Amino acid sequence: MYVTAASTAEDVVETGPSKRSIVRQRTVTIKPGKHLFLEGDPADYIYQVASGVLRLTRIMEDGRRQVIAFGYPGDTVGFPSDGLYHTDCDALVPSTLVVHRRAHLESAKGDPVLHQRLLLAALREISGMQDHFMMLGRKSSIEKLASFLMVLTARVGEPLGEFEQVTLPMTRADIADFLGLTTETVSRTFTQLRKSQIIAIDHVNTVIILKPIALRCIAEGDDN
Amino acid sequence: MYVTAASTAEDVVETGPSKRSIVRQRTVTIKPGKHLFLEGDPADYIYQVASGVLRLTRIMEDGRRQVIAFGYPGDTVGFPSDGLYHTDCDALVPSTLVVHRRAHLESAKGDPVLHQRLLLAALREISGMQDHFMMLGRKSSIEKLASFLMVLTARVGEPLGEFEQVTLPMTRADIADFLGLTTETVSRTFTQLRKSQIIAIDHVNTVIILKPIALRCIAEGDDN
DNA sequence: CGACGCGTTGATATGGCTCAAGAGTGGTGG
DNA sequence: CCACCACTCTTGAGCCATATCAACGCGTCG
Repeated sequence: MYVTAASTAEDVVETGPSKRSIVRQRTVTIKPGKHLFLEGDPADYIYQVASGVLRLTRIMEDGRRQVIAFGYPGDTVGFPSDGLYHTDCDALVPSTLVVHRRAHLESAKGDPVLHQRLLLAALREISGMQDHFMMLGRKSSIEKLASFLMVLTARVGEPLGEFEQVTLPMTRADIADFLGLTTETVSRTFTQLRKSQIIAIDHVNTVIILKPIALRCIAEGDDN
Repeated sequence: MYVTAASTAEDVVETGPSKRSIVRQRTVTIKPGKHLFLEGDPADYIYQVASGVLRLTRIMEDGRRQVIAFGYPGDTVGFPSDGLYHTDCDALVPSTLVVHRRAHLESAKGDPVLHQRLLLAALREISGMQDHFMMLGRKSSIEKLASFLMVLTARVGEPLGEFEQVTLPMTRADIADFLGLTTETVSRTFTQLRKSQIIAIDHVNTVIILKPIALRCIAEGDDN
């Protein structure tokens, strides 16, 4: 068993080296609600999301929570600092992850191509986090939610007739904690976008983008 | 001339390879108010702050501004993504910087020790930004300011008798844009901390920490 | 069938914003 | 050296966006 979080290690399933390529890739699967790692765990592994969605969170002693990021396929999670993880990480839906040893990031001794990829992922991470700062610090609730939907649609949107549709695997509370709002405000803001005919909502967790241009305008704060 | 921002290149002074060590280090100096680089500039160089203080900002079309970070000695700025800078960077006080080619970060071909240092700086950056998320998203104004003063004091505080003192090279507006507040709220919050005898303020930009424990409690949200 | 978790909506409260005025503070030129 | 100006900081009054508190509907699961 190679996974770090002792309390949850039994829930993470080693699926062994892939047989499909010459380079052996170790992967794990993780079920919803189970933790991949916790803040403070020694960070011996870095994970690349192959399928599913992860949730990276930080929690204050009094229970206030900040969702740092959602990890979608292609994303890399678990960048260490001082050899420790600095967030909790769990799965929103069943997920599969490619596992890399931390050593592969921190020295180029191993596979230089892999090293390079992990490094670029870290730099992309920094850039993405800078966007998020602007969102948390300076945007209104509707701008925040519009930005969130724009990013998610660009990333994992699917065409649906003439529109685009995006499935939200996270709860309203997750979105709230990601955007620095409350669940009530997120819910009201969804309603507001729905009543403006900018989005439609199907079964609570499926959003159809009816007016992508209007949504982008709101996200970027054009006029009000 | 090796600096990226065309419009400001003439203000950045090449001070040549250091003569003090066998490893030649190129350094530049930059004066207050002058830009080291702007968002969107091609990012050919990464800078390590040797002295002074830098300010990294992002600006929305309508003028809303977010200060992403302040760059103190030891910090590294200018991590590229897609080969471009994603923030503006200027100096708050006269600063000197050690210049590294981006290639030294993105391949290990050059100096592996340097490469390793830059990589660790990037990972530390990610960790620090995660702290900042919690601050922006979930903390009250007084918690934000207390956290800010704690971090700054730990980083660049100087003993003053039995207390610690920290000099703020940035304006109230900079602090506000860093914390996601307005200058008025920052000012009022300083006053509140001063009236509680937790800090004292000397000449506007010098803060003396009278009760570090009380300040830490506020920063971490103990009780109210 | 009941209980629970999640989402929505309403009513009210409030923290921080906006607008406005004044008080430092530092720089410049006469 | 002083007067002036520009800029930053502080403080006050009122307002508004979002939080809080509360009720209820709906779907899921035991």
